[in-house]
Amino acid sequence: MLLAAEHLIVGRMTKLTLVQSSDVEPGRAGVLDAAGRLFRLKGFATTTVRDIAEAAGVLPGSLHYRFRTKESILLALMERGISSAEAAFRTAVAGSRHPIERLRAAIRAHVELLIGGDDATYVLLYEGRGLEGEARAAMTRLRDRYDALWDGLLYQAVGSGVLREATDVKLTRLMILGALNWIPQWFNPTGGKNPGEIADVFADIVLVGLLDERGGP
Amino acid sequence: MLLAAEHLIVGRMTKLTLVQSSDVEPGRAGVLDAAGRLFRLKGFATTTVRDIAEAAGVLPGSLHYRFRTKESILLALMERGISSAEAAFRTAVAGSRHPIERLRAAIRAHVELLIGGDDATYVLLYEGRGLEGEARAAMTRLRDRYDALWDGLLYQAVGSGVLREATDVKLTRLMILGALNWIPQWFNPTGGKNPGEIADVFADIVLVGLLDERGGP
DNA sequence: GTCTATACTCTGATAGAC
DNA sequence: GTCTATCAGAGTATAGAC
Repeated sequence: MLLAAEHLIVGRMTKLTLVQSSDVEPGRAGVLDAAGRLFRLKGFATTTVRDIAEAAGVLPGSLHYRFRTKESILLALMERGISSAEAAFRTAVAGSRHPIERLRAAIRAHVELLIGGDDATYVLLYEGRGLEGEARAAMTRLRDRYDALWDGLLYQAVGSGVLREATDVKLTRLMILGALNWIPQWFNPTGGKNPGEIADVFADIVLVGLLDERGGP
Repeated sequence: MLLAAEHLIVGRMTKLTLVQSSDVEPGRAGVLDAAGRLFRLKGFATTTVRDIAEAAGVLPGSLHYRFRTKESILLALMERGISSAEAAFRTAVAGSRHPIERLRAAIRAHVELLIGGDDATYVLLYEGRGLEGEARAAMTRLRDRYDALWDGLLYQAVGSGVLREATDVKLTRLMILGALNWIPQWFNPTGGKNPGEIADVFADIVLVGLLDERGGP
């Protein structure tokens, strides 16, 4: 009996998880889908576990079998969010070897992921306050890893002479991602440009600048 | 008695308020200060009226005398936030007549307001979900008015030939303000650049662009 | 105007039958 | 694994004394 339990634990550890979690059983996908939708719509704090259970088609008691706490649902969702973001980034930059094209593709991928219904990535960005202590630190590490991908891309562009040598990579990344991460706050699917067009305009501004002529102020 | 009550109401209506509110008596400043601090720190949803009362040095029952509901505290705080933002913008752009200098000054003012401890403006940006129905519509109108100031500034810059004629003013404003509004998410007062320096770097990027040479892709 | 005391609701989490 | 039933605590808002 003890052996069986240990075997189970070993089985857990060998699973591909981004951070350690006590909830790694299957059958969680539906719960996370529902939680992601609700957290995005109403926020983590105002969403109740009863809401999640109802949206997932189970009763609160059953939900607790999968996730010990509401916070653990949020963390699991964020793990999923960072996986999606990293995958989207890698796919996007794999399409070209030219730094500028890679940058444009990464920007487009980020926007499309954020707008195109990936609730997990949205939640990762906007509901960090819902976590405390170690869970929060784990979330920060997840974000840092994604940031590092961007920094690598920018360093490559600077190193190859495509971007100005004086470019502050960290601030540049913070500016670009800030502009992108804010898009969900104002994006309206029924009017105006689609995510890809917005991404292209933003990329143009940040690459070429707004000034009409060189030698500005 | 009825006359006295009516007089009081008229007195309320004549006060300068940005949106109509049923809580316009004096003595609210301390409560709003406390609420702003807490809403910024923990978020609207997780802050309780007991928290606010304690931080303001009154008891929950007294607080309810000033503000009928928790939501009305949030709305009043947002009115204050937009007032600060508009005032900071107008002061900043009044310092010069050159569109680019005005734009730089507005960017700097926005960042400094957001970082420099104006909790009300932060709350205005980040806690919009706390409002529903008419209160939410009122908040949106407040934000639109601030956005219009920026659009005016950008149109002036385009019209005077300083910015490219093809500039999409609305998207440009959304990009700039998005990048700025995200700063509180990562800003660390103990390390790196101060708000003014960050603002200048961001302004450089958006005006001049990142590319090392013209004629890029 | 501010206080004490409390009504009423909803919350996250649990226990234990099936 | 999923259910029913429920606990203990926290939430907003209120009533009424002072």
